[in-house]
Amino acid sequence: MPELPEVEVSCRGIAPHLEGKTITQVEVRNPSLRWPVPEEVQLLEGQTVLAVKRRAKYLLLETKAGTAILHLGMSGRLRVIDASEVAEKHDHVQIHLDSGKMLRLTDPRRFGAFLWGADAPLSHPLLQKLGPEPLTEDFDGERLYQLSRGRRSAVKTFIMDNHIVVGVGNIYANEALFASGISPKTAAGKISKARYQRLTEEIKRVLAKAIQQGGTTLKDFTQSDGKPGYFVQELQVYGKGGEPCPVCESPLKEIKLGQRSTVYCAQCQR
DNA sequence: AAAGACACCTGTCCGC
DNA sequence: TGCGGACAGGTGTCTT
Repeated sequence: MPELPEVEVSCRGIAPHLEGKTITQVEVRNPSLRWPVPEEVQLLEGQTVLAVKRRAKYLLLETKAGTAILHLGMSGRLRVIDASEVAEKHDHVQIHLDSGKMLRLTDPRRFGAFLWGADAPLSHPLLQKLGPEPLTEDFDGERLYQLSRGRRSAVKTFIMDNHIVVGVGNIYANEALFASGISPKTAAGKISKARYQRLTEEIKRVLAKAIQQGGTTLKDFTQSDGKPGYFVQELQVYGKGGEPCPVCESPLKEIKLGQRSTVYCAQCQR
């Protein structure tokens, strides 16, 4: 489900329901997520949520006692719902609030995480080595150009590397490369600075547009109010292997790069 | 250091 | 209708 836009949409959706509210109960129905949910998350009980933030694809629920660090993995979803709603099989964690609502984490595949950061959450081992946020000035064409010198891996794999830039997942990597006219197979180290500047612009444009559209709903992603994301209507290539290129109408190719499905136009992307 | 494979887990879809 | 296999939005970890 979630790439950066979907996480950002979730963050914006849940924040108004959480900030300033006090947590009355932390209900861990199944602690077997990607890592076991630590006991410390019980420290949330009685705490007031000071802020809800996002770093890369992690969501941070900040309180005076510490910060809950959430990741949605491949199939995670967050909803703010009435506390009386009956939990089902994949509803693993529920954070009850003094407003009578609760935050529910649903995650069928359990690749998601619910962790704890006692002090500065950004110093958590999982967050420490992350690259810059794509929608800030810290991410620019110069950075991609410099870090890519000497790299032989495919440019698509390169921009999906969290050490280089965070938040570019499989959907938006495919889309940004198509928009930039760059073949996903090209060695990262062989791309010019000018083309990296273009790629940077397209990554920012695609991500910002997707956030504006409420994310991309492929199967089960919904915004925190249950509505789907509408960026799916904007997809140019992702999931469209074999279909005509929206620009030149030659059939889109679908290959594997780094075990991820990769769609591109051999005519438009060089 | 960098590149690539693999692991985690469940649900869904497709072909036979 | 049932069954096996491939595949899915991520990413830490291990092996070359």
